[in-house]
Amino acid sequence: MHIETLKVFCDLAELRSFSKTAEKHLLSQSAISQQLAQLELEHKCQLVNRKKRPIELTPHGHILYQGAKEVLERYEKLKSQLSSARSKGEERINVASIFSIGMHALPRYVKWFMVEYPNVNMHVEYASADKIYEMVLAGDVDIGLVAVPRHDKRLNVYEFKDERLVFVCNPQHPLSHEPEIDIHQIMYERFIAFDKEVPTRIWIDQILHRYNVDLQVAMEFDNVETVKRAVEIGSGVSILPEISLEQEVATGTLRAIPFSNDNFSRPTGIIVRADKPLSRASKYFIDLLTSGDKKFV
Amino acid sequence: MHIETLKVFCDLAELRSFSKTAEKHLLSQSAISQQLAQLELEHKCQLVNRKKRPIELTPHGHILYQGAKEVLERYEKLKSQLSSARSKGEERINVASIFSIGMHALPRYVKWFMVEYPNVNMHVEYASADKIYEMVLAGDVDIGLVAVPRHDKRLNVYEFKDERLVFVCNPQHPLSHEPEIDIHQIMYERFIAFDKEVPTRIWIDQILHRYNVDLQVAMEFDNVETVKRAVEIGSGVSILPEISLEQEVATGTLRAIPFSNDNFSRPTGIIVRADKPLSRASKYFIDLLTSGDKKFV
DNA sequence: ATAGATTATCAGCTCTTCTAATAGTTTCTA
DNA sequence: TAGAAACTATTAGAAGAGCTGATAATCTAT
Repeated sequence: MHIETLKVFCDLAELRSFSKTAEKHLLSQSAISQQLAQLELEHKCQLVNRKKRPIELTPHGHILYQGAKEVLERYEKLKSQLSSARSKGEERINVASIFSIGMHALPRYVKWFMVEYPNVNMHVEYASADKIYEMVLAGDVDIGLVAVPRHDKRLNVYEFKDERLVFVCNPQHPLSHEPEIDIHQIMYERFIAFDKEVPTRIWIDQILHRYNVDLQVAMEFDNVETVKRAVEIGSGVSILPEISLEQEVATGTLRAIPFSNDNFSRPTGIIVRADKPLSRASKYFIDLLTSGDKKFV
Repeated sequence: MHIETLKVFCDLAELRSFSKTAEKHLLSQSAISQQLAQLELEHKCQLVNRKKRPIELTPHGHILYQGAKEVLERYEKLKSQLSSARSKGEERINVASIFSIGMHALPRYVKWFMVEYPNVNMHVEYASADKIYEMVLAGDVDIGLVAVPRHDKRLNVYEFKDERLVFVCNPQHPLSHEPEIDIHQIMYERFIAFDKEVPTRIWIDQILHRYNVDLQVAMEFDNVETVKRAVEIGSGVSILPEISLEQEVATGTLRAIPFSNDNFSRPTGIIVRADKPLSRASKYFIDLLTSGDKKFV
């Protein structure tokens, strides 16, 4: 299937004429007719009603028309991205982050950076920690952001901000009005945890073990957002990075309560491939991330 | 350019091997190599670094990879839409609306309808009044929504809800705390109007003329949203449908004040092509729109 | 019903893209 | 640091997709 065929179909839909479309594309009328026939064969349905003049799209034709327009739009964008990248020697930073960092701690840095370096193109994608290590090692992204970074001789790891861990429950929960929580209190609660492979889960388990807290895991999920939803609907309580709770605490759907025992936190890290030279833009971005909040003040 | 070539490129990027990609696509390794060469020729840049094993994408390659994934995603969606439309004889309603109706009055009807008729597919697009008449006449959409509908023997026009017109200004404006406004008061204000061809502009001009109000047009825009932004930043005042101001009034960025002279409003209409038989779903939807709010109560 | 305009179909040609064989790289191992 | 192993590039020739131009079929309007 040629992408150009989609363009031909769109023009046909707009011009309502095979011959005019042929003219526009510098092709014979016959070619247009055959392209359409092939499209109809491929999708096994009639796309235009030839019993009318000027021709008219069938309902199926309209679906294809709308869809084709969107596909083409994205394709054009891609082409122009590539050509501008080629000509302007545009710089680009590809970042892969775990959900919780990418959605909460990261955006302010990205925003600040884009204002400072407007001709650098930023690309952020979200993935699980495992995937992120893979992507960084494969060179698919320049920078990875993970919690509890593991060390690997093929990687350079820089410290990013520690994130405070707090107790979280919904406003109907009996503990929701406590000013602070002793970590032992959660022993009697239904606990919503991360999946066992998630680094933050392992980290929290170590803390709990240190305090001899043996809890009942009621559910396990692979990302913060789902844990929050479970806590919101009252399925249990959890321990999460405070920063990931900002919105829910502000709107009152969740309560975040600090621990009295200690200021628990999870470390987060910036990982890059050791043998891959960093672009200038990536270096600046890492500088920004590691400089903490100094630049914002 | 074959769409399949993009798929090949994505697989190549993921599998990092020409031969494995060839195997997956039931092609020879040579074919893959040639396809890539052609892609690189087309975009005039290197996409893959072959000096490494396994191969690695260049920065340009990454851009293409990301873009190609999105294009393919949209294309797959299109194919599945078409095939499900074909098999399930799925019904679909295409609606074209002017901005102000489509963004404010329409959504609640659409939502209600989608709950009642979940297997009907709704498609709403926004356009200028002129375009909407064109699209309805050409059969590109089933239903058009416009303000101050004009009559045409090729069209059937049904009445939709009248929309109350109110005076609008920003909160710093001297008139912003008046409980009501006499239409003559706006004579001394900088007025933000719709473009001269916009039906609502013509309608409002008639009202003003009836009251012998001769105003100073400071700016003209083709849609409500832009007019609102201009009023917000204090460029002047305007007359707009009350329903289009709900959000701004709620957040306090604009003030909407009724007129003391009369309850001005603009009529809105549902237009369909007279000679095109309406699908069952379209009939139901028009019933819903014309039944007013009865169904919601 | 017929003229005029438009689309479908067909045969033949052209250009594209495939395979298969082979040459050229890169990586890994001893 | 050779040399083997695994991979990718290149080339020629075969197969196939897609185009043109002529002509048949269809639709619209007078």
